[in-house]
Amino acid sequence: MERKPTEVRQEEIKKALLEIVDTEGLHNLSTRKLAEKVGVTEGALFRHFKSKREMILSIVDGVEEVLMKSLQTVAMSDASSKDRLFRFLCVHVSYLIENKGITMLLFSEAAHSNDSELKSRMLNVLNTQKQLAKKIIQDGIAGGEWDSSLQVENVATLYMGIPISLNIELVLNPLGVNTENFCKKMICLLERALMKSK
Amino acid sequence: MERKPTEVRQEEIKKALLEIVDTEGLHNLSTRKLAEKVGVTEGALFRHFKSKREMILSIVDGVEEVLMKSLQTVAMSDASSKDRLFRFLCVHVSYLIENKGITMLLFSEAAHSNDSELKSRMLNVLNTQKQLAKKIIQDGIAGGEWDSSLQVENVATLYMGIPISLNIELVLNPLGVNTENFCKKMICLLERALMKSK
DNA sequence: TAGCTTAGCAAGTAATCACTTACAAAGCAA
DNA sequence: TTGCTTTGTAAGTGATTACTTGCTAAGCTA
Repeated sequence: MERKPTEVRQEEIKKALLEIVDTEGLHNLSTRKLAEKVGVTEGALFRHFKSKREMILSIVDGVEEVLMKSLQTVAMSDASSKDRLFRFLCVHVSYLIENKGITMLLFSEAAHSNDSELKSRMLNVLNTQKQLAKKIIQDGIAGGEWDSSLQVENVATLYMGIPISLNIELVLNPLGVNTENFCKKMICLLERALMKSK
Repeated sequence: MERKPTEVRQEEIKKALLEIVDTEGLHNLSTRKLAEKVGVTEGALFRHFKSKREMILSIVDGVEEVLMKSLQTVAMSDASSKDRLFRFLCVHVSYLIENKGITMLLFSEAAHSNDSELKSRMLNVLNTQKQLAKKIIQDGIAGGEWDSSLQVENVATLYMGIPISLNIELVLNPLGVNTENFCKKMICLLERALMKSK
């Protein structure tokens, strides 16, 4: 019976929760499994969070504070659009790899949560990602780096599929997807689509 | 108390199941809700399928028979690669729109099902989609339509994100995504990435 | 060391899950 | 009309869910 301060346990619980969502899916996330993974009883979980919902909301807090702030910083930096887009994707992808359950949690809660607060926060995260990508693309077109006949919206839509392509890739080919290579390959293709014709 | 032949009820059940998965998510799919949606009691469901699992397997049968056969036909046709890729995406996307729960069902069961038969069939569907896309791309490169420096695998990976981009799009912007426009826009971008440089 | 707060456990709770049982009646074939 | 199969219902089943309760003891502060 090991005692730890609540801040430490909260982090352990959030980490274990994401691991379960990643390896077994949201529909297999139960407080029983979670307690087992953390190494405490179910009762102990509720000493640190008042409900399962609060655990998930606390994870969303982290996404907003860490991922979204980083993406914002990259999108607003003064590097070239090409560089910004590459770094944007790298930050995005490496966060999703470090926090593997996030993609499924984000996507399935954004689409299907009964909880309207949770749902709208998830939607906001997805929407903000897309808006930031649009900003970079718009800048690149306005600055003459990319083709002016492109529709920003469509490029951003294509971009939004990439992090999930990675997820499909990890499912189809679990042995290994090299993060950096993945980003380089995808950016290389995106860049081809973006560059000026002729 | 309306009586219908089992074949009719089976179709009603599968349709209702996909509607629930689409609107409320897999984690909100219960036999109670399903029975309510079909308009019968829970017991009646089990007259037509021996388990919830069998209902889902029966849906997978349909995906294999309808979607995968259509995709195969398009991929193997003798049109130009450009045309085949466009028609491939259109068939793919319109099937997912007609059967809206399929994407989430496919994706989340492929990634996280406890049921190894179900899981491997879902993975096979995703993998076959990717292989067929690769065939079209490979043909286009070999036939001189597209740039020979492209890596087929990477283009197929990017392609696989498109149907899910559509799903994100439907979540972010539920009011309407025009199927045909969506396909045209995405193919237009893909085509830019694929065409020969200079 | 005394006392208080905190973090843990064991054993519950009601609600919900997929699924079953016993029985009724619809509808067709003889 | 008789009798059998099929499709339905109502009311269960045990298992599992998120969460609570009552109690214990660890560990800091005075």
